[in-house]
Amino acid sequence: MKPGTINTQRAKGVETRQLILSTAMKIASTHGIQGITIGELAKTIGMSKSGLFAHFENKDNLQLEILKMASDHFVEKVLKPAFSKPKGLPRIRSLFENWMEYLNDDKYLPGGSIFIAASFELDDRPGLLKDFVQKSQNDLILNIEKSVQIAMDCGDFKPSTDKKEFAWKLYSFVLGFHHYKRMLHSEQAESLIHKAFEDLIKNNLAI
Amino acid sequence: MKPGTINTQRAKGVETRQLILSTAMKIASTHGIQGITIGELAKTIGMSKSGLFAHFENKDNLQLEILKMASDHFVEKVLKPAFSKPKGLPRIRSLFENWMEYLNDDKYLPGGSIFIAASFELDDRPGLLKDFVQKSQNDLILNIEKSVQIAMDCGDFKPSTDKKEFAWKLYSFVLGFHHYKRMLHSEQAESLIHKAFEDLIKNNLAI
DNA sequence: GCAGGTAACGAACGGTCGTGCTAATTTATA
DNA sequence: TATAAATTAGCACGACCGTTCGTTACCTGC
Repeated sequence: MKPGTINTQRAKGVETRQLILSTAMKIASTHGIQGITIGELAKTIGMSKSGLFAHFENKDNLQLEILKMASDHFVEKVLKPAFSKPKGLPRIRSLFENWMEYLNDDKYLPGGSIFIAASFELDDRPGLLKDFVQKSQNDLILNIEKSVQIAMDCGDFKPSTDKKEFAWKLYSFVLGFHHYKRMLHSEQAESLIHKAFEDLIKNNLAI
Repeated sequence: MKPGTINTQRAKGVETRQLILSTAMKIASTHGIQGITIGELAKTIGMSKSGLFAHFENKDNLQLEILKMASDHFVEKVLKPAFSKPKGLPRIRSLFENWMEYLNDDKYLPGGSIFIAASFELDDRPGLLKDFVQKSQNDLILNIEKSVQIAMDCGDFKPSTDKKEFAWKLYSFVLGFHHYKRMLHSEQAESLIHKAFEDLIKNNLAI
């Protein structure tokens, strides 16, 4: 095949692969990364175990790809739109709002954030999966810290703002929100985190 | 057998049962509640699968008993000592300090709090296990809110304190601490939560 | 010493797991 | 339309899952 030609034959495989991964993502959202089985996944999609399995070297690889897709999804829905906003407070507000939308998107993540679940699933299970989740989370936190630094530099936040503290608190609030909403089915989860976020902003505003 | 006599035969069973549960608790701490298997548990303890299994009706029951033991352990180590302290601020401080000690006790919980892990494991898995975890967590939160109310009543906390907000923030911080420590292996986890706790107290102190 | 009860064992069950191997089928290109 | 490649299915494997069963060793009370 000439370079540049669209290989529609190969495209079919990519399509199926994509279907497998996005379906797996939803299952992982409710059952956890460790909770997906190839048999169940195949049944859900409507193809044979072996046919599905042929798309991946092994299960670890499948799980890793699911996490990668989930990571890309998060970057696309939360980080990218935020970093397209004006620097400073607007960007941080956008980050938070996108994050909340992402967490409330039951269509893509019927069982809540894969990464939050995976974090608590894998925290004592060394391996490639944990390494990837750890790296992703670290990147996210660094991105938060970076945007806080920018907000300080441009004068939105006061110079005494502690960016690490800010990022950690924001992250903690997200975990608290997730927990109250998903586990305790509390109706106050949403209002609690919104108030906490506004307080956090207010306490770090310049002047 | 006369009452009062020690039936060493029956006592053996209780002893083994206890050994099974406490071992299972440690495994559950690292592998999750869903991650324990009877075979592995039996191998760890050094007895046969069937011999071990005879102590429980089924696996669900075993898991439930593990959670119950973990819950009792938490009450004993965190709540009880706190509620023996003078009401108001000292009690809340004690609650926090005990909680931190509990979370840092790698001997009993080598993989971190069973309940935190179980929460994220079970949040989309209806059943007896989830019901139990949900109830335990709700009780804990109610206990926190209650002690905040007491602190308001006795004049330690200002009247405008929002006990639900206080409890949620404290809980969120604990989740954030757990996450930073267990998943990200951050060395700042401890200092971040201590500072956040002190700020939380300061913001709610009377006058 | 015998009977009854408790505790633990080994073997086996049906089921599902991940994972190979090979054959059939679909698909794109020449 | 023939061909070659890509994709899927079928089947079987060894391992392990939770669970059941029959049996054995032991302790205790009569």
